[in-house]
Amino acid sequence: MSELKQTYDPATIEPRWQQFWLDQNVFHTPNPGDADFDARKPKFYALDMFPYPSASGLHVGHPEGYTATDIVARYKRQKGHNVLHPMGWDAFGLPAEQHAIATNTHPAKTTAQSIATFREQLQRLGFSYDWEREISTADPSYFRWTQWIWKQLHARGLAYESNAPVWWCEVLGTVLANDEVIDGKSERGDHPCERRPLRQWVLRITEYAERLLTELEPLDWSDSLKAMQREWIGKSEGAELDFSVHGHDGVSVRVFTTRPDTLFGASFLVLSPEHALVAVVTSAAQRQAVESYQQAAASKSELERTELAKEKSGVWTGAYAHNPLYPGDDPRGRIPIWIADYVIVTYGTGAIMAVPAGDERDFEFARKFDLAVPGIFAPKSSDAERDGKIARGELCCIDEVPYALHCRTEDGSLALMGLSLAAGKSAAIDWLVARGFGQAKVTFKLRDWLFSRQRYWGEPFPVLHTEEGVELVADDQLPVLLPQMEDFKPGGVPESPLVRAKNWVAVKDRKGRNAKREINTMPGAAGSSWYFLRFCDPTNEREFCSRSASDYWMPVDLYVGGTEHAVGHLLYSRFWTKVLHDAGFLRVNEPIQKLYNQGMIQSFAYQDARGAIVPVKDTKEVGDDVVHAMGGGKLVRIITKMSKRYGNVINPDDVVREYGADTLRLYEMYMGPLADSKPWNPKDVPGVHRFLGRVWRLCVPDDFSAGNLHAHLRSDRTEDAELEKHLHRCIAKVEGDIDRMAFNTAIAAMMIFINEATKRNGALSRSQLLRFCQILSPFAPHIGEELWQRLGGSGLLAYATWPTFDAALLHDLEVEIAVQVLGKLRGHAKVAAGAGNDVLLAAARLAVAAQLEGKTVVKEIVVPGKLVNFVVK
RNA sequence: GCCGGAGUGGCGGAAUCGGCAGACGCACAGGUUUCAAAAACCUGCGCCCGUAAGGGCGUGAGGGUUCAAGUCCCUCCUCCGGCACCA
Repeated sequence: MSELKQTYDPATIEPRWQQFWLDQNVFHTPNPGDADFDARKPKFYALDMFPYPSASGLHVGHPEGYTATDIVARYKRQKGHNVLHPMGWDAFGLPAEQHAIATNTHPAKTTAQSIATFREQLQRLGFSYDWEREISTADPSYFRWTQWIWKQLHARGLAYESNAPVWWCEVLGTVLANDEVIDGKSERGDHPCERRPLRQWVLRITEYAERLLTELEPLDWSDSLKAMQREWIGKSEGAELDFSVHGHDGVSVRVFTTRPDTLFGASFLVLSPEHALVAVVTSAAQRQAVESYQQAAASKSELERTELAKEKSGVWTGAYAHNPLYPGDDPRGRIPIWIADYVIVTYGTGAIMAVPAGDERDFEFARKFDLAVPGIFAPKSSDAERDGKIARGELCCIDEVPYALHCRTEDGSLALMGLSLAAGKSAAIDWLVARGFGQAKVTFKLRDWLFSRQRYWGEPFPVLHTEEGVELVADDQLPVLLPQMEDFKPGGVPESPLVRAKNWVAVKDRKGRNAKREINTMPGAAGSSWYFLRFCDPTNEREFCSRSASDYWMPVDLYVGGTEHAVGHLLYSRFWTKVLHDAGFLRVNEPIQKLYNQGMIQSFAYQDARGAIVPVKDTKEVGDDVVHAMGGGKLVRIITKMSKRYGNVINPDDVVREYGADTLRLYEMYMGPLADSKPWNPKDVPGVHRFLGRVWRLCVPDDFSAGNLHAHLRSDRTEDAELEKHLHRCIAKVEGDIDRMAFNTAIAAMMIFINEATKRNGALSRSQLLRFCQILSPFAPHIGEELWQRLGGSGLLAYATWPTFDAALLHDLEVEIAVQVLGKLRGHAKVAAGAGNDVLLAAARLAVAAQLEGKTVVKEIVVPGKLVNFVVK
């Protein structure tokens, strides 16, 4: 590092250190068994949700989470951990392919370009990744193992072919998984989707539903994210029971209910229009009405069925079922069977017993079609009118125990009166089981994972289809590579473009018979469901990851990313990890110990009087106001997401060019709590840059030259005691704040220290500056390393041991306490730290003597070291 | 509708366990330096009354608990995220 510049110039120091870190492999992490591995150190695995390398390059949202994990990774390294901090690319998938089609270039090529751009942009931000562990999910040496893992799933009966209706998106030309379809539209692109039956590969994630639910609980994830997964898995406990159908011997309708205790109030049954028994039970007189309703329901798109759900609709089948509470011929048990599209065929049994007195949907339906609403609860409230309505079945109420008097069978074998909700449910289930009418049943909302796509840019399945059925490609034949194709556009029919690669599709199997390759490819989430494992052992050619590597590194200690992957990626990753664990390939059962969701970085936008968004380039500042540049009224500033349309997108490259990477990192961490969404304010960026400038000048004075490098620094012997105290407090604060992911307040603490040091104008010692550089460097590594070197720190700062603090220096010898009278602050008093209550009280009385004058103190509250409060009369 | 999170100066935010609300940064104002400007540095900066000393008010709204509430409890409003006819 030859030329020593005087002023803080990130443009020269940052690229130099980045190059050095890369050239010297500074952040390479050895694995257990490697020559330079130190088994005495504890491990730490800090992982980012790896990016989807899009053609538009890095967004300011990316470095937010990446900086957070980098701070922790660098901190842990200085604290003596073996740190695994890798980066890679989620490279297969729809957007890459769409971009390739749009630019008429092969996706392999566009993806490689995007990766190169991303890598370069990330390296300009000084992240301490072990680049030797870089992986790409589209790399054959990677997806070979994705295919291999899929074979493990298949071998365990967890991958199967299905012809059930699936979400098909015409515009995207592929089927989509449940989590990729929102309100009947594709998550990506917002295109309409429809249900249609297609042969697809499906993964039996439902087999793991219970474990995915219970094993979620101990994880260190946010409550909201756990709640999202819980709701997605959607466990309901209740019962299945059978209602025999009048006039159809041996035919019964099985329903699922979470409230078997409300059987006393079941006044009709509802089947979904698609239910198989509809055709069986419908009477001749009702057949026409039923069939036209079925047709109407079928022609409604999923969108219409959910969006137009306001008004209930349905048709009576003409049939009656029998409520099992009553003897077989008792007319009181006779209830009509209806069909209605508010009952979903894919959930439960596709049929319900309707209890209008206890379920608002059933109540609404009963009202609309004038069906009976037998009251079953005896509510107790101050509102007599409401109670009366509920008792008479004129109002629906949920969860309202106690049960009404008539909630008992005539022979007394089931009597709910006086029971709690839980006891009522289990009594009802016991009763049903004893008579063979039903049994306890657990139902999940979670569906099996639709695992194939009709697109080119994804992992091929290691599957051949022969006349005798499915045959898997042998392990030693993996990976199955994609064929080179000029035209890889989707075909417009629900069939993969791979069907056109005729030479690729037609193969001979092991025994020399004619076979066809599977033409579907795997979904984007395939490669990302296990990449955290590959990072542990990225170049292994014999296994997806050695046991020794995964045993050592897994689970991930800190995983940072956005909430958008709450039910997709994070659920799939947990599923695959559990399967690999069950198959004996992994010790861990859960991949991610601690998950932290970063907020979104938003931006300012401007609205005119009509509420229309005005692009930022069309605005100008006039005094304190922002107005339309082309003449026009005052604009209102709002906070919204960054968007090309609003012209408010911040490009990280521009920020690095103007202020440097350290400033970008520091600003993104200083904006506010990592988990919060917060707006980018260009005016705030110079603030953190100024702070770095002050740090620089404290180390490198204006009159700096090689000869007087340390002349301005105090020798360590005559260190300023006050500053030393401030430094110890700063170290303690930064440590604690990194531990709780509160990077904004850690930076504020460092600013306070630098302000103190600046005020004392050069009273810092070299040792103090070196220690300060150490705590700064996880946040701003380039300036940290540069100053460390210039100050003559030994070795690389990146691996220098984190400075210690002396707990005795964290507290002053003399403290100022607050003195209150009747809870209002009236004065302050200085006392020795640790002074007894009598000393505090004496000092406090003195401080507020005027306010106590003529009053009687009835109570004295003393909070040692902080506060005294006098309660007076 | 249900679940989760939030609401604090002109702005972003701080207050980690019920104990001095507004740390730190931005913006703004005044000053030092300068031929000048930039940069840098210093000072001030919640609102109201007051020259000041001082006083009153103040953390979305209303109520409550407490010597003491941004923090705990109840009711409500607004915003953000998720789920949504799942029986």
